[in-house]
Amino acid sequence: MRARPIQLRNLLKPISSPSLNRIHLQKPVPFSLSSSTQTSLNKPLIPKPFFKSDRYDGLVNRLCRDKKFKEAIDVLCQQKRLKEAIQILDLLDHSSIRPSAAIYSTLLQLCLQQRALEEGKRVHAHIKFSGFVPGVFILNRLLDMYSKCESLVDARKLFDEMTQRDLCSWNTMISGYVKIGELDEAHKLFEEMPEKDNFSWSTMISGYVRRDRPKDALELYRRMLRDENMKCNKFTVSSALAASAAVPCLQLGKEIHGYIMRTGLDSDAVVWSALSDMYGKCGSIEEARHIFDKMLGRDVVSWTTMIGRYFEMGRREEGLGLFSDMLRSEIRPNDFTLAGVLNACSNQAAEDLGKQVHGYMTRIGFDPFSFAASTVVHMYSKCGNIESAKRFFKGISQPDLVSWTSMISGYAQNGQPEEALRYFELLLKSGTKPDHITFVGVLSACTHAGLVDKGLEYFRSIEEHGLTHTADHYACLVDLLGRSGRFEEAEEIIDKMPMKPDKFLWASLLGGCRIHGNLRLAKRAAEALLEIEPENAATYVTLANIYATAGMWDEVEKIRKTMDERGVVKNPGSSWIEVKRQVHVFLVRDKSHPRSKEIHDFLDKLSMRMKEEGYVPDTNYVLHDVEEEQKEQNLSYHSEKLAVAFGIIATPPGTPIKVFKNLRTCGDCHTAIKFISKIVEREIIMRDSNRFHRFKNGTCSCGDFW
DNA sequence: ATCCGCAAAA
Repeated sequence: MRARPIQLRNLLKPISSPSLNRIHLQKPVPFSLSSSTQTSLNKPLIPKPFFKSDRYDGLVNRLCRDKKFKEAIDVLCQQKRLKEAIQILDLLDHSSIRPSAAIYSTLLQLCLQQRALEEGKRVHAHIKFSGFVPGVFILNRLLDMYSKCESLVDARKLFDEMTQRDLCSWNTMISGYVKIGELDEAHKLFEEMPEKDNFSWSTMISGYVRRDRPKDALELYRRMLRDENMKCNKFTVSSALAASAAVPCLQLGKEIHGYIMRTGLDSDAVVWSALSDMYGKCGSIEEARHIFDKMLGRDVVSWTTMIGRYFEMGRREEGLGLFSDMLRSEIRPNDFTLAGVLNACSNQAAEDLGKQVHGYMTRIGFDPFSFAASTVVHMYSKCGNIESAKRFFKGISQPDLVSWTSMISGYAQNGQPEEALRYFELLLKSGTKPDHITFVGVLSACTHAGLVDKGLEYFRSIEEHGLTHTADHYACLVDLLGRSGRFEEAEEIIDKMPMKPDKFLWASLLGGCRIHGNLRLAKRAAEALLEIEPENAATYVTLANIYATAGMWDEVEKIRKTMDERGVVKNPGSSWIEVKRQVHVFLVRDKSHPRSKEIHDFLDKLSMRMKEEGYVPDTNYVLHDVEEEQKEQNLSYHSEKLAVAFGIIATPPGTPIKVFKNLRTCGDCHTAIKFISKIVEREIIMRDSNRFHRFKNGTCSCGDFW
């Protein structure tokens, strides 16, 4: 930056004119020049940003001397040297040359490009005082400059002052409002404007889409169709597709698809990607893929979108397949792509694969300041490898909030709540501002550690950090109190909290009631929960388990009947384990695995050893009315046990085993795996839908506090 | 001018 004044000096030096001295005074040279020779003056302190700009300086000097100010400004603007270009206006003032629309237009265009509001205002002021009467073209440029700089108040002032406005003025004004999200103001103008073109319509439509008002967008699109003067172009069609994708409305999307084919608008890459995305968002992933395959000019974003779509639907194999296709194509994945793949690894707990992606990122040299770094932290911590997460985290020079939060909640879930809280303190020291999700991690750490009072303190401190309590925070608080049996306080909070308790809160409370056998409150929580989501089988099952533990079998039976009547289907529990980069999935009583016989034989043997060690099956966890002796058998074939057993026989002795379950683990399995970890002398890590359990030598990191 | 992509918890 320090090179600038020198350039200016060089540029102006050969000209002798009274106005030049003025500029010299305005721009003092920031270091001593007394001993410098002419040659050293010509050498810039830092490399000049533009090729051969020395020659251009000479050129500009000559142009100014010849009073060819317009040309001088053009040269400077081409080099994006806005500040110097504006200085030329001063030279102009002191000459007999009158400013022209062309000069202002060039300058404004550069201001607009660089979002330079201050400079733009200077040009505007110059126009006002130079006596130049701007035409609608220049005024539109000014409008555009203000609206691109998001200075809508200035834009509107100008707009209202304009004696004549053309279509472009209206459109510029509208798109300015749309850009800053003032859709209602934009819409007001939209209704007022004398005539609308494709731009007006598509700006409004896509504005509504982007601000999450897809219904308004569609309504507008329908209105546009009724307007006989309007013929859709690729812009309106694209925004209409985005609208039907956002609603989502497959039927309308298909209509637009048909329209596109009929009118030959299908030659545009953007239209194609909007089309593919519309099908993807409307759930027709096959159709989306079909269009993707036929699409010309697929870019990183289209690849990333398509890959992410598969992951969204849980179709991991296809997503990864497409990712490897991408690696073989000429398009390179970027941070978004990698983040998407890593995120899929996190959710599926595919650590080996995640490691590979991490390795790939290291090889191509990813930007350590990018959000992609945070997804690596998240991946390791979600895969239960908090050590790797920490190692990677420590290698980031300036971790972002997401990385911090991933570490905090990672520790909280992995049975090291003290470490989580330590990281929170470190975060505060680092000067990063926590957000509401960080506090969810902190509060859940307190919950896992049983630090009720400390949790209450953190809860109170949330507002001191300039944040407001969210429903999530209240859910954490109730979880905290409920798990340690402080139900009175929990209920008081529920009755007093400023928003309606959500399903997470009631589910937490129900969990607390299960631990402490609080039947009355369990009933209240379950009722509230069933009102919110009557189809969730987990609620029925938990409530039934609470009654079963209390020996109230009539109630259990009643719940079972209600479930049948309402047609509630239990979400099938499944567990999986990654062995040699292959994922093996197990369901209850699953016999489909190729090594099923071995697994079951092994479990039988294990079962005997466990009983010798003092394990007693807890049949309360069996909801359905099977015969007593059969219950025990059902238990031993729960998916998590199958996956653990397979892990043991498929890996060398001593290898830690990592199993993942889509639901919460059942209490009996939890006890059983504690025994297994001791018998086979393995560390067993299980991630259920709630947290991690690390079993080692007969105990679990959750301290049975789940 | 228009389209599409990431992230922390429960």
